[in-house]
Amino acid sequence: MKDDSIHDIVKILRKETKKWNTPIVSLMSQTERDPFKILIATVLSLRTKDEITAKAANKLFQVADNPYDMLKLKEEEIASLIYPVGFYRRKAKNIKEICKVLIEKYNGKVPDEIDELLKLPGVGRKTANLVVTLGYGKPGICVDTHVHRISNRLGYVNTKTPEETEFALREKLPKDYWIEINDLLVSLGQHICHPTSPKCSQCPIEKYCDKRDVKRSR
DNA sequence: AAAACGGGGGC
DNA sequence: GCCCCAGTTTT
Repeated sequence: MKDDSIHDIVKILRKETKKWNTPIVSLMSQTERDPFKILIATVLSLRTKDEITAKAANKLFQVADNPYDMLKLKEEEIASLIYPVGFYRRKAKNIKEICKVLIEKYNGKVPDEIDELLKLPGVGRKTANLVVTLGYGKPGICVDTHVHRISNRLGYVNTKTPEETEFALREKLPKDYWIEINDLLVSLGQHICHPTSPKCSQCPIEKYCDKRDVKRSR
């Protein structure tokens, strides 16, 4: 694709994604911007589907919606509350540890710096960027496998890892689109542009796409 | 029955 | 860089 096609692509996807189910990230951004909830919900969401994540997060937040209350829960209690999400055992452990660190090191608050967030267990670049952008409204680009795969498939970037994609997009992508690009491409990725056998004939931006295969999608 | 799945960490 | 993780939905 040509670099300046990005404006058309965003415009088209803004319209198209409204027809589809809203991913958890935009759900959270619409309803509330509590950085703690966004952090925990994002940890829960890793490699699990939206609806399952949303249910689990709501159940957990009903019992505890701040690090102090959440730390009082036993690991097994958290695990059973969040159950159907993938890796629930490990996530329950990480969540307790995150709460502990937030209280001890950050006075019960969620840090607003990527580098600080990355020190928390179970938090990588995707999660850190999501907290910073949605929770604090700071500039950042949240790159998951969808953003990585589709950016490469379009021919907008040429990168091997999600981290490289993040930095490449920081160079090229107009800043106005930084925060929403994740939501747009994730929606497209879930409904049309699957990792294998994408539905190109139904794709609203097919004419812009180079259809290059990503080097590594995970 | 296999593969795929909205990352991150350990090696 | 490679491999594992955990359980549900697709193919």
